[in-house]
Amino acid sequence: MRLSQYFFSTLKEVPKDAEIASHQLMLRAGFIQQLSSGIYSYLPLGLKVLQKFQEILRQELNSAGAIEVLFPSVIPEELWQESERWDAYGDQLLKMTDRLGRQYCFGPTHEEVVTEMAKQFIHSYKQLPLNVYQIQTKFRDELRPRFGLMRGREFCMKDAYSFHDSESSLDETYQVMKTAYYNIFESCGLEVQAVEADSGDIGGSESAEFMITAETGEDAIMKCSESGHAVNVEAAKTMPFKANEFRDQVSIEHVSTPSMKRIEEVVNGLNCSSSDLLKSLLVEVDNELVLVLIRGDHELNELKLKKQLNAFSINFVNDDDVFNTIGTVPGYVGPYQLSECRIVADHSLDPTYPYIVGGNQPDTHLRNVQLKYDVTVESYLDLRNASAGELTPWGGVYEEVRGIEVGHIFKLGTKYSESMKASFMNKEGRPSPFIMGCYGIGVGRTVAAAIEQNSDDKGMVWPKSLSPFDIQLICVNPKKEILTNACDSLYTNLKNTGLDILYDDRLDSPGKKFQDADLIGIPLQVIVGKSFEKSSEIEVKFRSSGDRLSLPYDRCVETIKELFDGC
RNA sequence: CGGGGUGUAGCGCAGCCUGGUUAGCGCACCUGUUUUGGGAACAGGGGGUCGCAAGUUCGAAUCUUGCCACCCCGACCA
Repeated sequence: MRLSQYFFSTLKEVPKDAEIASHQLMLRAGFIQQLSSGIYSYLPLGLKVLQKFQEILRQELNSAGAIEVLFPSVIPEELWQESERWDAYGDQLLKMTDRLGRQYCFGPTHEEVVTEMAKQFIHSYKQLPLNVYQIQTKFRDELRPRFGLMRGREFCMKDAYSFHDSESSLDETYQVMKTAYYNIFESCGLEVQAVEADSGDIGGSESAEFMITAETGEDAIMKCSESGHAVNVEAAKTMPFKANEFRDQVSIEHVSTPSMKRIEEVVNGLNCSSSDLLKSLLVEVDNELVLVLIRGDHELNELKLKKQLNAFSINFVNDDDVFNTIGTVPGYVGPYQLSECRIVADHSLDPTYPYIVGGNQPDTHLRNVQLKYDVTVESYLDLRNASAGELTPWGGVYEEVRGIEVGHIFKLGTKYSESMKASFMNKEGRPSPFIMGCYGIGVGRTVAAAIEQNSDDKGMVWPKSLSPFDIQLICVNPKKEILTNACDSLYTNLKNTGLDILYDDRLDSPGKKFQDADLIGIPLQVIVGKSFEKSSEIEVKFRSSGDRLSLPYDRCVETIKELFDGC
């Protein structure tokens, strides 16, 4: 492609709304254009990278035995009513109405549609297992879209769904897909980490996230220093408190703590450590009040709480009336002599440690409250976030890394097939719901993550598998016929070897062309200029290392091809 | 949804506080001449309903009110 004929433009200045490298660079290099919050156009270079990745996806998934389909992006309400997600999915579901008043949503994911497909076409265990995938535009009305393609509202996603007649068959495909995922990210030259995760609202038993490690990642990953085992912070288990010996009971003291509502304020006011305090959190669990006890320096994990209590919904209480009816004061809630609700405690609490707790009356805390003697704790459960430095269940300590979630695989089980009554005839001749798995990869997000992991102050640095072109050919001065002739025939010859060439034949100054080339980040630059006039040599520059070498013009095509292959 | 910020040419910004020529600057763009190894120089030029609407005023980019869009932080940690 001759750059002078291409649709392409770069910006010298960083658009003010872009915060992270990938977003800034994609805007500056003319890869994308924002049309609305979280909604982007893919410009030619951006689209090429996206398509490169999509081809890698197709190749790996096809060889893993998955079959490509394409579902509609607009889905009728009825399907989502069947799975009971029409209301449950929440505000992120973009709903619309047609001219007859029928309701639709723009698909944020396609479990319903694929299940409907299986329901109609798969009648027998003999047709199983089946694994289908699509590469589709999705829409999720994110609470807060940000970082360009990293968290858009409209985005491109690869989603695969598998159907099975047994758990073991699901296991098999799950493993095959896991391997395929490693291959996919590896062939993009990305460092990826599979992380044990909570399956969230999609449901199901087992799930793993694929994280690209990057400082700007939105997710926290806890990694075991010994086993290397990695877990999303949402799912990282903490170790229960181990009692060496019980302390004796000590007497409770009232302390006056005016305007000390927050942990920090109590720590300063009473000159103690935050681990001496108990946080007492009033939580509405399925319409029942529960008091949750967490150590002052720890964080509650709502997902764990929800799971441990087998709850459907969890809401923090912020209504003064509620505090009044159970006789507590916001900011001074405590477990001592609180009989109005259930009390659960985090399992890392020490039952005989003399904690400082809220006094259930204004401006008062209590010292020396020992859970074992003073409080009726219903149960001790794993309720909090693990933090860096503490013990893991695998004999090491947690280390915290930041990551970008680029893929997620789930064992769904029969959640959708049961609610949507999708079944097949099993070997025993009885109807049986499909056992399902689902497997997603964020296409745009992976591309953005690839930039986060591979860029420098000059611009992007593409691995050749994702690069929009293979080689950037630069004619330093197109006004000199000798250079233009040399470039033109080099362009043709390189193209004939099957390489995809971006030929910068613009009349601009050399500086601009070099800067643009570095910004776009194509792995190899071939420069025809001074040294060609002097000694018939062309220059090759490697974008990633900055290394340069000179080659004689005659028969340089072969060498360039080899250099590219070796990239 | 709550809090904060921004909105002036394609991009980045000044002007607004203290209302008063024809609304300015840099980059980008167009024409010409020169230039071509790290974002060229000179000369000339085009491009704006100052986010939208109402109000105050003789007069509004500037003051007031409402709305909209975009960005950031937060979304319950008592």
